[in-house]
Amino acid sequence: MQIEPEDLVPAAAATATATVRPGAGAELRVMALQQFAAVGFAGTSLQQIAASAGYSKSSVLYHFASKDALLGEVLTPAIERLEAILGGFTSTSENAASRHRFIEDFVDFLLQYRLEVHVLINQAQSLKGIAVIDRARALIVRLGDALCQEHATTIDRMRFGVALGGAAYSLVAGLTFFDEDITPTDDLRPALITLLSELLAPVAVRTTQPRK
Amino acid sequence: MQIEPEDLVPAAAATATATVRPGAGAELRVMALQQFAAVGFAGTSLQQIAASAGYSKSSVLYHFASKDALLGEVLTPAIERLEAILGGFTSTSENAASRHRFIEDFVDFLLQYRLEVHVLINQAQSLKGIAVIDRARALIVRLGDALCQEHATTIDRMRFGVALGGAAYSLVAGLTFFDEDITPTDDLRPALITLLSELLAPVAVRTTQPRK
DNA sequence: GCAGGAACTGACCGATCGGTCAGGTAAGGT
DNA sequence: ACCTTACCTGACCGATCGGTCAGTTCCTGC
Repeated sequence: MQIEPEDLVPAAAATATATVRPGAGAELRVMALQQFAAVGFAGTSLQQIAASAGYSKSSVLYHFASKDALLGEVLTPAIERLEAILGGFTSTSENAASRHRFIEDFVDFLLQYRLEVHVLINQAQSLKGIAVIDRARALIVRLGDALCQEHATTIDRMRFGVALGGAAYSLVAGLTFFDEDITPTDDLRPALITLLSELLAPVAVRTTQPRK
Repeated sequence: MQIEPEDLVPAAAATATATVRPGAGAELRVMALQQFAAVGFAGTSLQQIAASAGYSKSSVLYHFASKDALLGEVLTPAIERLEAILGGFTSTSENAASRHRFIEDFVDFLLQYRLEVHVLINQAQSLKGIAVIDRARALIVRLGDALCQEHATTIDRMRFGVALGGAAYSLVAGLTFFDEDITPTDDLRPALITLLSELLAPVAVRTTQPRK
């Protein structure tokens, strides 16, 4: 890993050609993300990424130092967004309102970065050496701790895992099983909020209420 | 690694047999399944599978016609078990008892074939051409139809997706995030049954539980 | 002893992998 | 005009991929 040469809108701010050029780097990131989510990081070749964006393999390696670095740049925005959400949640006093607010933020995060989340959730274990992946793993552990706190029973931990894995699955992989072109985001958001509230609320209530 | 293949199959080879041979083939299936679940089908090479079992790559291709065929033999037992469970469920009249019975069977299935399920759930879309994968995809769609029936609102479908993806995730991928060596199966089973009942029961008995 | 089959392997094949390198092209500043 | 810089590419590299094939070893039935 190293510092990337530079590709983020250098000429865009320079002159008025910004409208014509969306930027090769950004375009490659999008195509790479789609392929990583569809067939996995190991199953995606630089050749395929380049071809799907209309470039050559050498161009990909010009914009990104390596395949690993490309993965890092693809996933980093999602990780930073989630870190911000988690930071905002842990810095406030925990109650039903703050937890509901967190779930709403988290659902919006899932909807915006669904492909990134899918890659992180399903391939984190197989990409353990890569820096951005380790960072994401640590973040997910922190997320679990923040929601479950110290006295984590098996079912509490599993509520978190099911909510996380289930949301990631149903937003990407699950849709491919049935004919899609359905399920607009407007429909998905309230459904997800309801489901995650059901799954995660008991974990919260447990910390405030003595017993049931 | 280690493993001397001969002490695993001493007597089995003695008697003539038309059935499936326990021995090298079974051992290779186990190692292949672990690798497929850990690093993905595309990320697993025949070389790695062979080495982890103490054989050569040629041996793998002697026992299995191809890498795809190996995947097929690895996943088929799980698919057939799930087909049997689903068949038993759809052939009975649907009520709360039969549905609870189905969830118990399904949880036991998940626990027994957790690696196979993980592979199917997370890699089905990227392996679409392979016969056993297409068979599993059709089965999962049938499973969703059986549980959701015709009046499938977005949240109902999502309950099924979250339950399926969440269970598969928390049984394999989720465990690797936290310190494992915990979560014995005895603990997992009732927790899973509780969670899946919560998620899937409302789909069945929409009229019973008007939440909040 | 010997024939024959099952189990297993090394050598090898064409294709593709991630990655390097030299060079080409167009735009801009001077 | 000249040089620099950003962008992009084809040719090439060693390694590894899935798969084929000829051959060796060992066991069993005759």
